Amino acid sequence: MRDGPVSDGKTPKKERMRFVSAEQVAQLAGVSRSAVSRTFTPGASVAPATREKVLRAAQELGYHVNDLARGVLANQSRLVGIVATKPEIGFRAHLAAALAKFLIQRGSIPILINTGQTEDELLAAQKMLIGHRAEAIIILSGSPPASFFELAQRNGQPLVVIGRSEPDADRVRAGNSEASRKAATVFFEAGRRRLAVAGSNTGTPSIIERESAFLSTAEGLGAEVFIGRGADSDYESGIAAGRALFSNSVRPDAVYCANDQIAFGLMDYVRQEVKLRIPEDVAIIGFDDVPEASWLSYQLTTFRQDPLVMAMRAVELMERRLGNPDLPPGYERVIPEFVIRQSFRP
Amino acid sequence: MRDGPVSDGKTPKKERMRFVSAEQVAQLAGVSRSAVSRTFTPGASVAPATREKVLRAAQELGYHVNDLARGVLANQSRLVGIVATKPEIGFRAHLAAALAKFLIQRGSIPILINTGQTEDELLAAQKMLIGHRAEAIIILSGSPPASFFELAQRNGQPLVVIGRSEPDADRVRAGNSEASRKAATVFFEAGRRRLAVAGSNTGTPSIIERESAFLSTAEGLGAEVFIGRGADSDYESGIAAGRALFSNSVRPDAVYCANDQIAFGLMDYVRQEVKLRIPEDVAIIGFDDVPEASWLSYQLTTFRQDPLVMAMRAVELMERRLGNPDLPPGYERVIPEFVIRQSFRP
DNA sequence: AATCATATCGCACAGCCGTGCAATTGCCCG
DNA sequence: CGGGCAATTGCACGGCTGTGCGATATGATT
Repeated sequence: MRDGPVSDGKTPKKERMRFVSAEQVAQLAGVSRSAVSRTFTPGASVAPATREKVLRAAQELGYHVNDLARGVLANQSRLVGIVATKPEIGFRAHLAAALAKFLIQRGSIPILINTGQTEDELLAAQKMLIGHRAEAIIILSGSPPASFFELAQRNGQPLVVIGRSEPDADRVRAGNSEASRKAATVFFEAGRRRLAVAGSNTGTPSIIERESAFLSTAEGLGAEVFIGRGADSDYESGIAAGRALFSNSVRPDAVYCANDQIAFGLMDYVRQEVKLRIPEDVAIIGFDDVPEASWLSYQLTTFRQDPLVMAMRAVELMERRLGNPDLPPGYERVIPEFVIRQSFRP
Repeated sequence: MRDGPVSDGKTPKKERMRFVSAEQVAQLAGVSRSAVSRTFTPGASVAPATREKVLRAAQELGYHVNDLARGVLANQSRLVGIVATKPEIGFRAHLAAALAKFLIQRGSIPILINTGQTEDELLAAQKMLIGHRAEAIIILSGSPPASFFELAQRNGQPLVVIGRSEPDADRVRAGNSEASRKAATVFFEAGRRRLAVAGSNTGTPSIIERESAFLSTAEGLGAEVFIGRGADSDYESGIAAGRALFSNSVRPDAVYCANDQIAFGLMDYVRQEVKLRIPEDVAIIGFDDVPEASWLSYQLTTFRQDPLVMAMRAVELMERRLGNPDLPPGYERVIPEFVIRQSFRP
């Protein structure tokens, strides 16, 4: 339909058949195709001489086993889906990268599903993952509908959820509540009495948990509490939260931010627009410890979530379930480390 | 070998056979497997009634076509590799995310190869991509050896390179030289005479190109030139470059940073350690325009590379080549937009 | 030297799918 | 009511691979 005349009839749709097959290697090596297959199957029985011939021929032709066909046979593909919205931002970016690295190390193929929050997009992504017989799915964010879990379950695809409390799936979570309680406590013990939390209106479960644990602890301690929220949980939301928290005459003297991105926005707003000093006038604590937190402009006291550790745990959970699909859901809790920098020193 | 006794002999390794096959759907619908296949093949001839029966059965069983087997048949897999080192950082993170999004939109499966710089890792990654019959490979960074290109060529895998001048492959590049010349020119025209570039000792081709174009232009204008380099091209390297550039008595009054990350490090160092004002004492221009560049703490004047545009171009080049493998290498040049903020106003 | 055990090899099948081809059905019109 | 045509359908093949099983070749042993 493009421009060329009708194809020559010899190779109607072999156009793209550039990959070498085991048959061709067998022919060149003068052995049967089985011998080729066995050469590339660990533990199979091949004579050293045959193996040598095959390897030589394979080398010459540039052969590599077709993992697709292998997957069809074994009904398994070594593909693992990483599902995330905005995988380029903040902690999620580090998590996704760490997952990709670990998955590759164990011989899996990480496929990055960058999807919006809409249900349709998520289900379309799932269709792809089922169609390609993905071995497992790791979800970094978003709130998949129940049908998502159901469909994965039905197709025997292990599901690992990071940062969300889905009771029917394997999950990895940070100790959000402990950390948030600690944040409120150290603020209070340092003499701060007007405690604020900067969160999000469309928060993930993690964000919500951090907000509420901080708030209840702060109230329990008898502090005055403030809430500022932005539309999302990024830098702009931090600015919005700052605007909400510091536009009244009575202002908080300590702000716990539900993640570092929010903290950066809030710090910038507070310093540049409200002209307050950090930590003298306002103390700040964040969450995640992304690299920017240690930048000289921020020097943010925060709770470290190590993306390497969380990714490792997620992959371990996945492997565990692949080994035994009938296990009860696993739960890995990673306790964040309190990292003290300039924005608040207890 | 693990722990269980010998398997029961009935289902030796069907353990994971949870996915539904077309055969089962055919059986339930009371038609032949061909009818099922045709139902899911656009443009095939199926009676509406049959189609309906098949769809109903498929829905009930939760069937989805096995794209692996389909790929084996067509010798094509819809998998596309995205190869990057440190895909979590800076502009690359945005590029990778944009690529993933566009690839999914066109029905491809983006696989994220997070690899180190070593040749072994790269070649191992390539093995995976060949083994899974990846349809194409997009390279974001790193300097693959010649054998990488050769092997991809040999297997008919289109290769798109972003930000590097590999003459034998399709490539997308920013107008590094134009932008860098412009940076030197606007500095000079604003009266700055001691012009510095902050780059990297292990720079990518883009970084190197920006450095040298700026330097030659600055020299040509008759300015005094300085060079500061860090080990990498990230925030810490910016600090290192700052240390190198501002430890002597004669200091630059304008610094062009090879990317935004370097600029952030340098700005922080200059302001916090050397106690200079930006832009009064030192003007700064960066490159990339990542979101952090517009943060209040930086307000960085920079050259915008739009990751969406570059990703789109890369995918277009890929599609073009898939349509016609024998085309000469394509070259898409994306001209960066000069974004003026506080760190320097011409 | 004959026999036995063992390691290898090739055949054929299974695991998915798309599709050409021939056979069947159904329909329309004369 | 019969014939011709088009639409549909099922069969069988092809595209890759791993692997059980019987058939060899090979070496060792008596």
